[in-house]
Amino acid sequence: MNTAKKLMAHYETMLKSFSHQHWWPGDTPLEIMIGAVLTQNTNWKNVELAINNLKRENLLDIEKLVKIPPTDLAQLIKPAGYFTVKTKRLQNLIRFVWQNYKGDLGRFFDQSIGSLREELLSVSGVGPETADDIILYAAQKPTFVVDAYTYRIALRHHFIAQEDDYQTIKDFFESNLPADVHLYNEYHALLVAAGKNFCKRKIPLCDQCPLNIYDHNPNLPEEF
DNA sequence: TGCCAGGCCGGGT
DNA sequence: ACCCGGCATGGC
Repeated sequence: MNTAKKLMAHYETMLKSFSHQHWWPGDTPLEIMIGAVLTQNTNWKNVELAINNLKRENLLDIEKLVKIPPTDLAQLIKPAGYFTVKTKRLQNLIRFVWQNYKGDLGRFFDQSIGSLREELLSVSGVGPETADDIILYAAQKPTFVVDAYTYRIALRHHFIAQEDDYQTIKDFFESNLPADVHLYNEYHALLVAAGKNFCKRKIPLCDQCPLNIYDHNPNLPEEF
């Protein structure tokens, strides 16, 4: 079986097991963009608490977020952790859209994936995963998101090598899958679902999984 | 109760 | 070019 078919089989296996994930958990492009920053190295439950605070204060608004004093914003997003740096990162990103696109997210997103990604990455606090989250889930353009779960699971399947970097892993998926927003959306969401259930660090062997979707690699460090 | 969570930056080698 | 400390809350 060639690699492309293996990937689709892997996708179908996860889809059958976990069903549709309905990602991203957020109602508007702005909310999704904010969630992408807040969830950096942080449990999504904590992000929800922070976003609920912003909603309660009617702060899911670019102009308001540009103008709010950083210390006030920091208090509201506190539950998401790293609240000082995340306040800066959020306002860097929001300010970018405000200054370059007059706060019009639709116009910001109305450009090629390549140039959108470049602009996102130029913002301090937006790295490759956050940029791809925003492009895929907020702008709804086909870019494959790589995260810690993607890495662990892809490694177990020997799809990638341990030393592979973000771009290499992203390229692997994109060159073996059709560039389809729905597919990329669902695939990444399913990887997270699978990872949360079966690839927590303290579970060394994924052949303990109810799902027969992971190979056991004896050379893999136990913590993965 | 300690360990972990859907990263990223900046300073040091 | 890598390597690593720092950032911080809430849930299990």
